[in-house]
Amino acid sequence: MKHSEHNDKLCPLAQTLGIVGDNWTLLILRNAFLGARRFDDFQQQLGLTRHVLTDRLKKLVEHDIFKKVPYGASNSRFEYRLTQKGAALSPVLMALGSWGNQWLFEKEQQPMRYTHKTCGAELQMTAYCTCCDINVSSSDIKMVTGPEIETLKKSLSPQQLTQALGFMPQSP
Amino acid sequence: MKHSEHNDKLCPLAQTLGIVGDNWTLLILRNAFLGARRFDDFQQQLGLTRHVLTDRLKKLVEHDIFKKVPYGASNSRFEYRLTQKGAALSPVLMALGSWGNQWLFEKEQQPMRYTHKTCGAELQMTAYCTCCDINVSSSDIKMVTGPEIETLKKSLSPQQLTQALGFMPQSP
DNA sequence: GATATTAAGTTCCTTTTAGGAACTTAAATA
DNA sequence: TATTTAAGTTCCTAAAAGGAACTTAATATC
Repeated sequence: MKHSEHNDKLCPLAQTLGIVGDNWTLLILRNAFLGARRFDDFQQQLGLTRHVLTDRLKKLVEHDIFKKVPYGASNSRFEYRLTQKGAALSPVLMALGSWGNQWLFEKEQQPMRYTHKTCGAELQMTAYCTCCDINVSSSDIKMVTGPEIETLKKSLSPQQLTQALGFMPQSP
Repeated sequence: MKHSEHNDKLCPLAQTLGIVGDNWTLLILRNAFLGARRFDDFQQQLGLTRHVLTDRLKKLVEHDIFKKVPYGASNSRFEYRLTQKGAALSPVLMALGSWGNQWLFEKEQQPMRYTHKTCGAELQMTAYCTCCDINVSSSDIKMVTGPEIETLKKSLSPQQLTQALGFMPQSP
């Protein structure tokens, strides 16, 4: 059974992974954030095969993460540009990059860091509560399930629920 | 050419993706955060084939994201528990989940949200500067390259640099 | 104390996806 | 007009994933 056939339509994380949860796709997005726009740019920078790139770009356009914009006086050459929805993925890439910086390299040997333009200090990703205007540590985060999952919880046993969702909505 | 053969040893994001940048791996981590510990738990919850699960767990243990802890009076049954390094991936999963919540569902139809325990409001991922004690918007973030990439910049043309790295370290 | 069941993998086979290189077609450049 | 470039497509091979049955030791049950 492929996971996409699973009933995890109710997990935003799984849904997101269904769109961008792929090595090449995330590297394509990285390069897009760094300025790449054209098919051959992505292909040469990343060294992936052309038909895989075709496939991934198509998928990203279908999901409105890239928009395909013609350039020049042509109708057959295009730039792939991040949409607002695509640009909103930057916290994902930053979280991945920051983790790599912190856990895969020695301090002082980090090859590339995200820093605060003003002071030069390294940034870290954190959860922020707009309501309270504070950053929230993981012990103060609660996962709240919506009405659909609540309904399932009432009608299914814990095991059936897990089977249906592909995950356990709450820690045991 | 497989991307892992690329010389992107100098990109923390690419390095991280080499470890966890895989659909199943990230779903395994999701379920680990929600309490799954044992081989068959992961297998039944996710529905992935057993040898793929074996492979992914092995890789995660090798990279010190899970530790394999025997349980019972046995030396052949194990729990896979997140290490500190593994637990530090939670911003990655939250960033993915938050993006999905915001961009793949209508408000009020989000199946599951990350909320602030105290006030119940939904959280968002943001970059935080420990030095200035403020959250930093993307326009105030600067990517700074370390000494190794700076050396490459001096000895290679932009195109050679891109070939060597697999990406352009700065926007054009 | 024998029997059945569970847990954690392995093995084998088939299907799908990815890698590699050459080919196509139209557009921009020389 | 001839050449190169851009954006794919096509074809073939290699690697990875899906599916199901099999193994081996450890618990649990009778």
